[in-house]
Amino acid sequence: MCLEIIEKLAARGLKKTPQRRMLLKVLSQSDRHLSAEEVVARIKVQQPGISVATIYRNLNKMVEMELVSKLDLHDGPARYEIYKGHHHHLVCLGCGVALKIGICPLQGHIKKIIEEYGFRVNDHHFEVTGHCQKCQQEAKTDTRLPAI
Amino acid sequence: MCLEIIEKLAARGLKKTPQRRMLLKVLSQSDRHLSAEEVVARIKVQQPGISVATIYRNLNKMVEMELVSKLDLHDGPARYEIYKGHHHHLVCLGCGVALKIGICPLQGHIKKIIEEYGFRVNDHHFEVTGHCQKCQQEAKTDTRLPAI
DNA sequence: TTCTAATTAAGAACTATTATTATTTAGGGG
DNA sequence: CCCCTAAATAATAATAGTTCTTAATTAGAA
Ligand SMILES: [Mn+2]
Ligand SMILES: [Mn+2]
Ligand SMILES: [Zn+2]
Ligand SMILES: [Zn+2]
Repeated sequence: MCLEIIEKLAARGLKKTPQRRMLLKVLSQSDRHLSAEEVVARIKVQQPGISVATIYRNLNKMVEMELVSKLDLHDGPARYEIYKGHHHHLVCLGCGVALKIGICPLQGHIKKIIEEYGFRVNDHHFEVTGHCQKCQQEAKTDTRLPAI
Repeated sequence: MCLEIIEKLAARGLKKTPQRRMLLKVLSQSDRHLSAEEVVARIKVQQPGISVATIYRNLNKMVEMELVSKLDLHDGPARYEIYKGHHHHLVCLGCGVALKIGICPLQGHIKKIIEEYGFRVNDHHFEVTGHCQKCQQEAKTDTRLPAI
C-alpha cells in the first residue's frame, strides 16, 4: 500500500528515505487521522531520533502531491491521512472521529452558481462539526456528575 | 448601526466601554473583513492605548453572541465583519477579497443526508478559494515579468 | 567508491492567539 | 454626586502549532 506511494515519490525525483517510509507506514496503519505530533510519537518507538520538522516538511510535500490529505479544523493541530480521493468529514466534538462523507458541495448546482459569479475556483473546504451517534448515546446514558 | 449592537451588549449585561464602541465603529465602517490587528491599527489613530488582547477578547465574545462573524481560513489571521446573517465566502487568493455568497451547503439535500448518518450537526464551515474576476483580468493583461 | 544535491536533526524563530495580573472604570445604590 | 464593586482593560508573558535555519548526514547517480 505505501510501497506504491514511495514509488510515486521516487518517480517525482524525491529520495526514498527511512523517515518517509515510516511516515507513510504509520499513516497507512492508522484507522484514523493523525496529527504531526502523533505521527512523530509512533515513529519514535522504532526511530527515536525522528524530528518533527521532518514530519511537517514531508506531510506538506505529500499533501501538495495529493498523496496525503489534510484535515484542518479551526482549533488544535491539523490531522492527516493517506489520500483516498476527494471527500469531506463530519467531525465529532465528543470523540474527535472524522467520519468520511461522499457528498461534496462543490458539485453541479453550487459549483455552477459560483462560476456564474465569474469566480475561478481553486480549492475549497467543507467541514461539519457536531456529535456522532455513539457520543449522542453516551450523553443520554451518562451518569457522571456535570462539570460544575 | 453600531448603536443598536452596543445596546444588545448592554441588554446582555455587558458594559458600554469606549473600546467596544470603537471596535464596532471600525468594523461597521469597513467595506471588508478586518483582522484583529487591522482593527487595532485603526483604533490606534484615535486611542493609541488600545490593547490587542482587548480586541481579541471582545471579538470572541461578539462572535459567540452572533453580533460579529469570523472568517477563519487556514493561513493568516482570522478576519471579522459585523454579523449580517449566515453566509459563506469566495475568497480571492489574489486580492484577499471575501465575496459573500448566499448559498449554504448545509441546507435541504446535504443536511438531510448528513442527519441520516445519525450525526447531530452543531456547526459547519464552507470556504471556497480561487480568483475573483478582477484578479483574473489583471493576470491576463499583466505585463510584469514573472517572479521566476 | 566518490561526489553532491537532497535530506535530516535540532532547536531557534515565528505567528496568531490566549492567559495572567495589576490597574482602571462603568454604572448601580445610597 | 460620590462610593463601591464587579467588569473590563493594558501590558506583557505564555502558549500552540508550524516553519525556518544551519550544520551534519545520506541516497543514489556517475
Ligand atoms: Mn477521511
Ligand atoms: Mn461576509
Ligand atoms: Zn469537496
Ligand atoms: Zn452555511
